[in-house]
Amino acid sequence: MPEVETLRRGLEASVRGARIEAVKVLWPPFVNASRPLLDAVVAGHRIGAIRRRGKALIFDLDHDWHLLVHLKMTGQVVVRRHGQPVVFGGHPTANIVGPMPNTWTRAVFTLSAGRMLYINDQRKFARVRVVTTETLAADPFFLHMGPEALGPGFTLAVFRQRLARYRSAPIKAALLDQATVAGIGNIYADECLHLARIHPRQPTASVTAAALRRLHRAIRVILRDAVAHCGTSFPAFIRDGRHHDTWLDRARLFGREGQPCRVCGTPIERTRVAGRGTNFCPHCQPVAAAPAPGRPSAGRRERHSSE
DNA sequence: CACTTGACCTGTCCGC
DNA sequence: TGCGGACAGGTCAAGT
Repeated sequence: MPEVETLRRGLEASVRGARIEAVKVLWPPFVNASRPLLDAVVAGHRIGAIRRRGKALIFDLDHDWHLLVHLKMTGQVVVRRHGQPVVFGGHPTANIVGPMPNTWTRAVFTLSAGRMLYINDQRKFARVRVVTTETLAADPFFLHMGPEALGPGFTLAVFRQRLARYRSAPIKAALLDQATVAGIGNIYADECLHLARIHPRQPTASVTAAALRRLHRAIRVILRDAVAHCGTSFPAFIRDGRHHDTWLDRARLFGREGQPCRVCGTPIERTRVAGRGTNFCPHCQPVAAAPAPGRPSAGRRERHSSE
């Protein structure tokens, strides 16, 4: 989410108000609309606000249509003015400084004032959806989405209530579920759990009230900080032709397997939780203590390991 | 229902 | 140098 928010801000500054003169889709499955519909929706229309919901971007147009853009893992948006980079956002392995369109360009928008907007994506996971104001609100992608992690709706009470449907699933899985709270991805789930001193594999229902309070706070702190530092974009975003700050050096866990925990010095370990690569500090994030004797267990069944 | 796994894709890296 | 396998920041469908 912080990467998407960074990109959103750059786009607000560089393409808001631009008129779309033409659009070319280089890989049809990228867009959910036929060519005539897409042309009718965008050609000659101006880009209004660029908003974000969870990890998706919403380009408002000057009529009741919107472009919903989800970049998933490797998506990238590049804006150039007369060939000069204006905004880069996205994945490092794709060449973002070479000629465009390139092998990974899925769509090209020709904008007014000599601006070009390219959406590139190596893995073909990214998608654009053409929606009306009505269908946007009802879009399945947003339908069950939880509150914005940094929005006013994400209170401790709401967090608790959203987590209530989970019992034995690892807390990390619950965090990654956008229905719990919108905007937490794999990197930030790990970071939040570290700050809150919770083991990623701890069964959700067994997280104590105090730990949950720490986690709620950690989510706000980590994401706010990551947004302030333009996210964990790997080689760094470029905006207005200059490299951005990046949150990468501030990460406690990401990319730091085997390196000392910034809090206690214990080497960071890597494992797999909820099917995702997971970094954690075995000292700061101990496996949850066994329930006090006599108290009924919350049904945790954890396979033992050396972690 | 809660939870896990596989699929979607391409590129990179690591071990043999 | 080549090759197979694991893995990569997300989400959804289908499975147990």
